[in-house]
Amino acid sequence: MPVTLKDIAERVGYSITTVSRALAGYDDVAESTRQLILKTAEEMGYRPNATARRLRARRTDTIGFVIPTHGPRFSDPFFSELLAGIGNEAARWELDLLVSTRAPGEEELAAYQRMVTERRVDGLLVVRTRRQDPRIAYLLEKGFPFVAFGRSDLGADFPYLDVDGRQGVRELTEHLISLGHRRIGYISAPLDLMFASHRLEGYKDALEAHGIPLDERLVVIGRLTEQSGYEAGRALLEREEPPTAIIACNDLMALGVISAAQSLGLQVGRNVAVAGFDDIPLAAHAQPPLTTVRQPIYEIGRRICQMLIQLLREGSPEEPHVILRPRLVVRESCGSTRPKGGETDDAELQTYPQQTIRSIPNPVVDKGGVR
Amino acid sequence: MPVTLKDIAERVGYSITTVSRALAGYDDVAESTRQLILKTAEEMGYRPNATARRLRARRTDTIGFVIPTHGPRFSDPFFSELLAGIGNEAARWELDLLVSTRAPGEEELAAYQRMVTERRVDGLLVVRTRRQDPRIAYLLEKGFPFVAFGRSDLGADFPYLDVDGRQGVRELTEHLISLGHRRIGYISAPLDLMFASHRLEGYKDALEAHGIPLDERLVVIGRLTEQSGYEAGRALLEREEPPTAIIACNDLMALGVISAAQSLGLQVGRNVAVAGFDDIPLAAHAQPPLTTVRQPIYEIGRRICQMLIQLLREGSPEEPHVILRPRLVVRESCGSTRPKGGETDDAELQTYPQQTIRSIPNPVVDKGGVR
DNA sequence: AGTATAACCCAAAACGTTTTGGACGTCAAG
DNA sequence: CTTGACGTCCAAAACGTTTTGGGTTATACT
Repeated sequence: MPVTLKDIAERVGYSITTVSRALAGYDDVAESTRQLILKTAEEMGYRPNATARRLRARRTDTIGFVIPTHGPRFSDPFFSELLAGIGNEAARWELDLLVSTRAPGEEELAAYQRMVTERRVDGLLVVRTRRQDPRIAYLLEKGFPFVAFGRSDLGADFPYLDVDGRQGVRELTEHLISLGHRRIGYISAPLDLMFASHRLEGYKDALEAHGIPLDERLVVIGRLTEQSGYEAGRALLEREEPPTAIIACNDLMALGVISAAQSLGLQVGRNVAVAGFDDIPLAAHAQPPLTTVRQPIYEIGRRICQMLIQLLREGSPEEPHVILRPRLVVRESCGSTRPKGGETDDAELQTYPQQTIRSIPNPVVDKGGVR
Repeated sequence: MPVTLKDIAERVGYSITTVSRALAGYDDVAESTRQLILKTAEEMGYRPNATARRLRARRTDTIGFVIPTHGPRFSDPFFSELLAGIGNEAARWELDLLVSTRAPGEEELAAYQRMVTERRVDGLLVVRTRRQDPRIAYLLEKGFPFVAFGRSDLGADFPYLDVDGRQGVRELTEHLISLGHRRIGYISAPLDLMFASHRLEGYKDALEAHGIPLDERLVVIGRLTEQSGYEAGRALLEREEPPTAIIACNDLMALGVISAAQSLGLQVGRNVAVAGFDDIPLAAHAQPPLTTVRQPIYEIGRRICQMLIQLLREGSPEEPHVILRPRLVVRESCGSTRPKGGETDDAELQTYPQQTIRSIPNPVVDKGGVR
């Protein structure tokens, strides 16, 4: 039987109002009374009922996050890290985080609708935006607060943070070209994913800038999993004229490509170059270490969460449209001649100094009450 | 401005009570009235307010899950898959899932306390149990419903599901011994983790059964990350008398060991055997594919969630103590001579039919008679 | 003495729902 | 004509909190 304001009120002989106001730190309560109430509340182990508060405040102090999966499962380290970033930022502001995992489709949209219409959350985080993204269209139509990781082609305005994947892949591709590669395979993700088409553009940009004609047989579409990268990698490498380098549009697939190459007896970094995108922790420890394009995933999680909080608290994020520039990370998988075992391999300890991260005023100010 | 029962009541000219009861399907509402109300509610886009419902029902229809991390981040695919299992099962029952990520310690316990005392959730899932686990002690003391993944040494009874890690590692170790290995390195996790000490026992069991004396210099403790496995692997392999095989108590560290071995110019599967535990999706696609002990992570997530739901709905899970027997999965990393590229590599499609699920003798048998 | 001011306190309403315990009318049976 | 049963409906309470708009008392000032 949890303790309520009423219980305290009865015990101390004051009204519920007074107890509530004493606990909340209002100054229209005598100091002696407040002390008594504080002490009694402490003794009785009072903790306010979150649900009642929410009903009264017409706020849930909860944000929602639907993790996109392929099939029922997910084990993409990318989302793990994103989730950690979001979760820790939410915790800093004493917000709850409601999480679902759904494969794109009807059920996914239904999950959004449930959160919105039944007012389970105050705002939503939308990740992995898609062409004509129905989630975004829905939220815009409802006027429901959200922040997206990724842009859209809906032609509507909404707050987002994105990474310039086009630029990132362009740099990566140019790096490979500068190493002498001309036949560069590219493993994309389904093109209804915004980031997939952005990154593919970057690949095309680089080829064009260097006068290399696009060979469509070198471009295949994967499902973003390692398994899928493995299959796509084998398919590319078993062609009559195989590519000398392969770019996968995420690290997980790139790891699959490494695996595929090795299963064919190729030496990655010597016989074939492989590169990815994301810089998940596994990338640095792959054998050989994976050349990739780093996006600061954990920080991205924090920042989109921050933006959503600003949107919720102040009506709009300080900066509603943020594009981060990713950074090329050259490692051995594309045959670079960097010294091995260098200290920069220590990805876990790296921060992103080039990243400008604005701090937000101040998260939770404890007034000293029970609240 | 969301639609409430009151809005509908005003529109149709009936009371709030009648609207509520019509919507809820009670039979004390005239059929014609019900139709009108149903139609109007539909038109107006009525959806019940979850918070109000919860307050009234004194239930949150939400379960909580605190993901343990090391440091602020986490990217252990193990938890991703577990989360997916939990999340999908929760969704099936229309339950919300409240997620936090916390490193073990004070803040972690505070997260539990917050969920419990402020009644944010109806029940909790506790994973990666520890010696004298303070979370479990706390929940038991409060009498708060929870289900654990992993046993405890608190000497108290509570519902849990666990995998027999001792048996799993024992089989794994015996497999290596049968291949002729005598100097087998072992990378454990911190021993306050219950699963870590269980698995270590399995290792010792196997050595003892085969008359191999335990060499303590071959046992090191890692932090469960790939980075940590890499470091521990190097440390072991750079000894004067290096082990000929290394077992890591989870796959992520085993991947690090593979990386370490290769960085020293060793060929994994030929010069040194490496094995892990978990069978995360990456294990099958490592190069060489990783010998490991499979636990059906996704299913475990579903099941502990199921157990919690039973506990919440019926007072106790059907089977409050479940121990799953894991299965040895032999792949090339320990030098097996299995044909390569076999179809069984397709881990994503596999189910676990061979899983025998023993329940532990049940002291109290509910006869389910008349009361 | 009367009145303004400050200090302290509280009843009631509100958030949106579900449930309790009836009320009212009609109709059939006695 | 009375009684009981049935079919419909609803006022009010309850969940636990916060806020509004006061009220009461003592003190200080004219």
